[in-house]
Amino acid sequence: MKLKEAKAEFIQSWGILGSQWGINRTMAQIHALLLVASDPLTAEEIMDQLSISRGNTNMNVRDLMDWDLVQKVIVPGERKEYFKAEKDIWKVATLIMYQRKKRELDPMLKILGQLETIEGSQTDKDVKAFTDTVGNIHKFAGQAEKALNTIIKAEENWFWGSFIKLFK
Amino acid sequence: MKLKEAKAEFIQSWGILGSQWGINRTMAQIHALLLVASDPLTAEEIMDQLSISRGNTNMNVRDLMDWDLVQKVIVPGERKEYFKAEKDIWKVATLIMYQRKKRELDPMLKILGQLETIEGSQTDKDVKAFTDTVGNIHKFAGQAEKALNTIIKAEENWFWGSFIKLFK
DNA sequence: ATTATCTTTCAATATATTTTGAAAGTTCAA
DNA sequence: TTGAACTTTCAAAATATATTGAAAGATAAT
Repeated sequence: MKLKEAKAEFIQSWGILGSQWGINRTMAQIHALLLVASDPLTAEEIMDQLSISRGNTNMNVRDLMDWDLVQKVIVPGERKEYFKAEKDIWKVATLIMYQRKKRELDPMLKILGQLETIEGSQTDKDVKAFTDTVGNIHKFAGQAEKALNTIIKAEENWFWGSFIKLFK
Repeated sequence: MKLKEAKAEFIQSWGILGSQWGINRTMAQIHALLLVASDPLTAEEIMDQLSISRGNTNMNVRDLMDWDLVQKVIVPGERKEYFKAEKDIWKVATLIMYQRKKRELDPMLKILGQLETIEGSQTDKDVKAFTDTVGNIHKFAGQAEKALNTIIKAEENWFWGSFIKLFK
């Protein structure tokens, strides 16, 4: 397989994976393109390589920057902006976990907490079924939250830090 | 807050969460409804409670059964089918991990393996950038795969088994 | 074998999401 | 300032996804 085909296939696969995870396909493809690029790319180059419009490129690059997965690179003496992706894959995973935790898990935890305080007697089997399930999910989500916090700041922690180096 | 409102809010939130994870909103809502139901429900009841059509109900319940998150319940002497959700939340998490691993991570791993064998010299910086990134992702995904396998069959394993009981 | 009850299918429709591209906005060199 | 080079916005169009509901398919009691 040639580099060009391999890149195309990687971009394609990364795009599909993204869409299965609630991330727009183009955003994932731009991310893939930048991940395997040897140098930062311009908006123009991204447009050409993926055959997408200027507007689409701009929006999705902005989203990637919101997630801290992509940064602007300013080349002195050049007018246009370049973009490069964070390539440390552990860092990438950590950034994604952090963003999703913040946007999804944390709000869910808040709601679950509120739902546990419903009116009604625990001897009512409908009330009991509800509070049992919600209570269990809340507990589980709370533990997931703690685990994620630990992983996200693992690098700062001596124990996990050295543990994780084994995997990198 | 009354039970009815609380249920509605839970169903709503679970639906949103699902859609952020590439799961169709209705499927997640049916799951939520069954999770907090004290008894198994019929297709009729699901339709009514969520105001969705018969066909939609049938399709999404089937998908939930494909994931093993929901089972048919046959009540002796009754013509119609009832449905109930798996309520052990650890089991639910495990089932979801298993299904997503099978459908997403495993195929991705296979592709990453193929992409590492591209033609061209490692002294070409474009080739190097590609193989470096793909190689790192492959390694990372391989470890994720192993970790998930361990978690998924944790109950069967004495060490993790007792470790996990602490959290349940 | 007939019929009433319940389940499944799927083409048509509705809804939601993504993409485009031209226009407006910005920035910087001259 | 002006205007060329570049970036951003956003309404309209295109595409993708989900939903409906009527018809066909099962199933079981009579």
